[in-house]
Amino acid sequence: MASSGSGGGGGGGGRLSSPPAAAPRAVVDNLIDVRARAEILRNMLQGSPTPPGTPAETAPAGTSELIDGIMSSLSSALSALDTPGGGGGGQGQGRRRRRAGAVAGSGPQRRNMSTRRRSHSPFLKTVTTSTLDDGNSWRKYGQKHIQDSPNARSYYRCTHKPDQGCRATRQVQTSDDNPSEFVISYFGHHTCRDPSTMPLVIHDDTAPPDSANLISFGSTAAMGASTSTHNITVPPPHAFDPTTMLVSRFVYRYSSSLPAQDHRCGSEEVHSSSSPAGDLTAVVGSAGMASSATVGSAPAEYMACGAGGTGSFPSSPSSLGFMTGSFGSFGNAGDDDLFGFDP
DNA sequence: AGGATTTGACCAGC
DNA sequence: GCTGGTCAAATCCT
Repeated sequence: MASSGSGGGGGGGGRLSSPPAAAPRAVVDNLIDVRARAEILRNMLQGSPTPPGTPAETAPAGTSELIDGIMSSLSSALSALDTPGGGGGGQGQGRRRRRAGAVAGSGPQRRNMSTRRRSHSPFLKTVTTSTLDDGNSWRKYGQKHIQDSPNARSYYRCTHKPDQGCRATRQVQTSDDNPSEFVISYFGHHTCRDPSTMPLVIHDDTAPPDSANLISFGSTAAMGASTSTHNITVPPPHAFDPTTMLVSRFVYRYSSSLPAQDHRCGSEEVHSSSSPAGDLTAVVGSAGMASSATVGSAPAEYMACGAGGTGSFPSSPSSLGFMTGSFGSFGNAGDDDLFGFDP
């Protein structure tokens, strides 16, 4: 329903004429780093000297396509950042509307200066995705035509800002290369707790302290070697495929390596998704197909706080863009490198 | 009717 | 002064 501004059709698109002030160099650097690491990953999965008798580590079918997709998206993102011009798909407003008199006649209404701020929430990340639905509830509050850009930039804030004071915002523009995709810049952390996406809380007395941020999807049957010592779970066998395993490993890596102090989701509870296995399959399965990639500095952190400031996964399959967007989080070797990517 | 979106105006930062 | 981010009334949609 009104789950999000994006859900309601959202606004038009636009093109990222210039990344947020703090982002450009970091974004490019991260993209390059992510691409390099993806290359390494491909080598690991395909050409690595996997000892015979270890089928669990054999590159599953489709892995190549998955990684190629990641590489392609990264390249596209890089080129998009490099090219100031470009022809985004300029789509106008669907509705026609005319503003009556508004404040024009009644004089300017003074706004609360304290609520105006230029230096809003810190930049978190930029995601290229094919869907506007990232699992969070957004409300569009503005649209601006940006200079040098034929299209407008849409501004969204968390739906829970009024009631919970959540300060997360995002800016949406259509991708430079792919009009069907969106470049979403996220700002600020979600401090809200959306009841509709409130995760389950799992108590695991045996889990070590640093694994307090794990994600469970259901049965523990199929994770194989990668989860033998961790409490991450995956969909039932019928919903399992190699791609699922691959991405699940990423998610697991990310989760288990997240510094607890970086979680601002209200607690360090262990969360599990209430999404059915089918949803996960949709999310994961699309990860390799949708040309989405994350660039930026702190996607994992954002993702962990994604829906309602929790560690839950988006319940909607259409959230795949966000999921894949989080992929890039292992690219930053700096302070935000939350993907300890060791074989 | 209520909520979401649109859109011109306001305002801060550069 | 220009540009971009936000506000809030008007408007639209469900």
